[in-house]
Amino acid sequence: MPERTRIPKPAARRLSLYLRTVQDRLEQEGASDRVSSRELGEAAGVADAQVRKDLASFGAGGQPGVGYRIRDLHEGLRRALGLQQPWRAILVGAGNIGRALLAYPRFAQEGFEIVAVLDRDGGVVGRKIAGHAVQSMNQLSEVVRRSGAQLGVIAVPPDEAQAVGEMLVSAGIRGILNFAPRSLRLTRPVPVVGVDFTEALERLAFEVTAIRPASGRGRSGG
Amino acid sequence: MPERTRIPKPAARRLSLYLRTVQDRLEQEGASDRVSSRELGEAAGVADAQVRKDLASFGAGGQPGVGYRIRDLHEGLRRALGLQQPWRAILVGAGNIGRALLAYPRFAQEGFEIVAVLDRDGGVVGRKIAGHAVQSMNQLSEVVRRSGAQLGVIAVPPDEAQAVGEMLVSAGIRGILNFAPRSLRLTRPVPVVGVDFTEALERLAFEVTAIRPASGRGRSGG
DNA sequence: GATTGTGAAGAGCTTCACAGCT
DNA sequence: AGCTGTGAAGCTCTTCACAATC
Repeated sequence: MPERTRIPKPAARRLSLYLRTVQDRLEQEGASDRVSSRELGEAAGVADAQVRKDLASFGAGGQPGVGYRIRDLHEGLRRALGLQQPWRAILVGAGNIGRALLAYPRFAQEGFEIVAVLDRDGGVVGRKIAGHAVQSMNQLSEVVRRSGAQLGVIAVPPDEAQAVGEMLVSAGIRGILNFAPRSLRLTRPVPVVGVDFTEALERLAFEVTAIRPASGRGRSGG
Repeated sequence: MPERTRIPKPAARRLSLYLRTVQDRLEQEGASDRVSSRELGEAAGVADAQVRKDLASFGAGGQPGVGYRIRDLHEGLRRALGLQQPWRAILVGAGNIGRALLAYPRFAQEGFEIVAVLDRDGGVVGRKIAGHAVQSMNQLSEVVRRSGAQLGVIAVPPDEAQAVGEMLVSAGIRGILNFAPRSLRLTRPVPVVGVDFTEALERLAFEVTAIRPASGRGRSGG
């Protein structure tokens, strides 16, 4: 694999989609060990040429007339996405969203481990949730240091998100998954990926309201 | 307000961010009733010229030397995003994610109402969750018809997402919010917005792994 | 015959920069 | 002086189309 040139951000987002298809195929017993750019594109709602460009962007190569080898693609995609290493994350916020995340089985499957749970609320601290004893916020930097967590997950109310973000950054966290509907302004900038339910619903309302361009092609992004 | 020209999709996503700022300002008592494109841009992590283009795209206008009127912006943004009407949604899947969504207060605040909860699991059907009696899947189209719901929320395991998506579409649903990590392939294409925790984590892993371009400017998208 | 890899063309979005308004 | 509105330039990503490969 001739090594990455440069992966455009929109391409990187699509790699996740390809990885889903590749993983499914890897688990299917009787399936072919090859997959074509057209197949990958159909599953992801993307043109085949786009798929080939995306795969080429991190050095994956296929065989003309045959397709891409599933096993190679799987490894290549995981490397390109930074999943070749396991990731440790601490979760801040043991409310509804936090609990749903703790119960979400796919995180572990993809190599993400939630190593600690913290909350500001004294009523929750000390209680066990999904096997994790909830810890107090003033232990944050110690927990990060001891666990070696690289990522932080913010699942607190909007008002507290900014403060938690700062605490995570000063504790040495290198990336943040933010479930609060707030943009974080961090002194030392680290990657922040937001998951905002409200924004998603607004996007949906926008698209449903917008005059559909009657394109015919059944795009239905996931 | 001279009416919308055309709102680019990336712009539409940013409108949600501006709306957050505008709502915050609307609730603050002592705050000015104007806001500048620079302020909006800083809160959203976007250049000021970009903000002005975005706002112009749906016909919002400001006063040179002064800024935009908060109240007007608020109304304009909500209209542009399709939030001037209330939306009714049915939720399919009463698992962890479904329950977290039911408890999420912001939906109602933004004008989204979950009018019904359905689940395939007989063990849950009939139970009450957050005031909603969980209904059986074979009542789906009747529930949609009777409630007049326009949106569907998929919060079921990945394997079932495709089938649920089809059921929603044939029941006449006009848009889908999909929490399952699957792209839906629908016979009659309706807008689908995906909220995929795994994809978000992968994006984060990608960005943390990628050689940071040392840009200096503290972008930290939310 | 099927499928990849890719230069070139095309489309769309972002940034610049400045005239014009308050 | 401060801020908007916007044409023009610049940039990035996407689509096209086809030679090369299996």
